[in-house]
Amino acid sequence: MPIVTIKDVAKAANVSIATVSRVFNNAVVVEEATRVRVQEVSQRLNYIPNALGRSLSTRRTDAIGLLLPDLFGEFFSEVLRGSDQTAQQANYHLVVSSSHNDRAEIRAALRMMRGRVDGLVIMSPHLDAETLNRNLPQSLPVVLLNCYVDTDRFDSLNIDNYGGAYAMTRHLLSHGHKHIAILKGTEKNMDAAERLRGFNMAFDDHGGDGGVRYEISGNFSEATGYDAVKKILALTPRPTAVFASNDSMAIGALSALRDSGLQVPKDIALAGFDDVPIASYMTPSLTTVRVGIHGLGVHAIETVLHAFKNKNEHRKQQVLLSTTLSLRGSCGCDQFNNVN
Amino acid sequence: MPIVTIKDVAKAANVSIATVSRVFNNAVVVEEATRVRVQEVSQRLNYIPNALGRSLSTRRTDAIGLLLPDLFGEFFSEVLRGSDQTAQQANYHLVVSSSHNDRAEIRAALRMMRGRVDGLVIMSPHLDAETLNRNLPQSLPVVLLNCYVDTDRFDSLNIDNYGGAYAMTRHLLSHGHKHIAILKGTEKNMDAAERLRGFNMAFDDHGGDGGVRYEISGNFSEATGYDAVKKILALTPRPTAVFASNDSMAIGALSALRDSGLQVPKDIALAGFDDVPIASYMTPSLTTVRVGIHGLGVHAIETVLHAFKNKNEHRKQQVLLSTTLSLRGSCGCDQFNNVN
DNA sequence: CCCACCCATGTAAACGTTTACATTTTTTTG
DNA sequence: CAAAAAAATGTAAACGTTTACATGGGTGGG
Repeated sequence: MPIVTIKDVAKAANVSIATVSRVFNNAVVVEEATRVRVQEVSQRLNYIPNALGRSLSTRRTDAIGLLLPDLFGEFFSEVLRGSDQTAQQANYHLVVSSSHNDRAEIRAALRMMRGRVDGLVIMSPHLDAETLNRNLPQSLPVVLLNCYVDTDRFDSLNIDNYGGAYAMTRHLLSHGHKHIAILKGTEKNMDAAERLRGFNMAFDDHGGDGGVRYEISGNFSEATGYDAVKKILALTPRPTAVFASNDSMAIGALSALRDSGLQVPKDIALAGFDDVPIASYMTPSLTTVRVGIHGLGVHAIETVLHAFKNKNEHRKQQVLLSTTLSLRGSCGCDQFNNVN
Repeated sequence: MPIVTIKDVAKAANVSIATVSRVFNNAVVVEEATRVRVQEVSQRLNYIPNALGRSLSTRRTDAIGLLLPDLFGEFFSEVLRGSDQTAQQANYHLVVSSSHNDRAEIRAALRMMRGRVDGLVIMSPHLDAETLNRNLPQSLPVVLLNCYVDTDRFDSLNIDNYGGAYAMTRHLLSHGHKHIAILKGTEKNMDAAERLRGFNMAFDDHGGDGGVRYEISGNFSEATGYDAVKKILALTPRPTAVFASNDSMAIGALSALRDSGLQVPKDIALAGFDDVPIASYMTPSLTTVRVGIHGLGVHAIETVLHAFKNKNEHRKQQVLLSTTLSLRGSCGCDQFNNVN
């Protein structure tokens, strides 16, 4: 016996499919005797309503799509965790799709979601309003995460990359560091660009003072963080502080510095960005820009859910999430010293 | 204009819906002129075929479900990454659901998947064959990941937890450690139990030699790893090696040991389990039992895909994935010394 | 005892596709 | 050039639900 449908149950229970449906959606009152009979039969036949049929009819899928650029490392896993948790609480589930690096892939992913989800959270560094508009029904609630798409047609949630990088750079300068290297993120990635901009602006505002700034390229991975150290140590004047554009690179750099026999923060200070969960467990603990990653996922899903509930009155918002500094050992701050 | 359907396109292009469908599924040959006309109209109306309608008709969803117990930490994120990558390559996408800690939650998750996915990968430490059979159509390809369900009705993929723990314990003993503490994983978790069993068996086989073994409880999180160190340092005789049942706990322990002013591996050796990507970037680099985590996800999805392709001849297999030792700094091994 | 009403249930259309089969149009062939 | 074969397209059923509306049987009031 292949698949048990509502018809099989109806036949076996001697009722119409409408009644079976009513039992399962306890909407209208069904006579107690009938309800019990239908439930018994369903149990016996092991009937489980088919989600597709239901969705097609109700025009609800109970699913939210999540588009991520990547899944590598703790950052995305935390976003996903926050999202899944929040979605699950509201009885929705997640359709995940990752690694969308060019326009065609994004387009394909967007289309794949069509009809499958009631709402969409999109995190994609390369994305333009045009692609969005072309490939999404305008009725679909969408939340853009760190997307830098210039439009108010969608809800959006952005980390204050610029502000965070600015603050951290200022902090490093306040430690008396003059020569600082920034370890840049993936080329053309907007997060990376904004963090770099914050770094440069802080440096400018501080007014040289004879200090030299360096830009070392990287791609957000531990490996490039590790490799960057070689280049950094060859520089003259040698930077006394390194600001990695994310924690993964900072962790890679930390490892390379140890391998080079240097002590952090004594010989060279180090800071990261994101504040992933393990940052505080590093040796030394990692100073970093705190982004509520988990909260980012939670917030994104909550926004989508809000749009569901308040269909009409939902007003689209562009939110900028501020960051704070998690000052720990790797920049020379005492772990419990939380000065800004 | 809300949603554009195949009917709208058909009307606008002066053809039947069947022809439109044929254009989109380039199955049967459609006359060139017609094809072009339909495509133009679709483009203009911005028509995108609805996945639900299609799925209902074809009985394919192009989706694979992934049930995870949790999403915290790099382990699951790596499984997910491997899965997503493999699924995407085959033009499938993933429906993810996590944190299923009791039978009711698992049941709900399984039912939610019903009709939504063509296959299922389940990773769940608490799971019984009965629950599976009751809540899944027998026709659905299912792969069990680390599930310890005693049945050959499903494909299964298990990490050799026992063997890995045995080997690592032997290794620590071979370093001359007599008193060793194992940091246990979540209670009732089968992975945790198997790792503990391997540890104990290795100890037994080695034959006392006056050594004392300790079992410290934990739950696979960095925090419990950190907290465990207090207890460990209070023991007499004090263990000279700690074997954490996973890398997260090892990382937490490493951090706590540093905070206690102890040097790893000089004062106390440390080993983990899983070999998550950051393990090699820790200070000192973490000795651990290597599990091809990413490969686990890949393999699981490949198995599901194989079942799709070879509907009839697909033979269910129970695979035990062997582990290897990644010997690094934290146990006192030179980083480049890869002896078993 | 009839009618109005209510309640439980059934009927059938709708959701958006695909596809077997039927029909029409075009091409080939003797 | 007619008939047969092939190609292009259309018709309608099917996929598994939900739900507006219709129907029928019972109850209570007059």
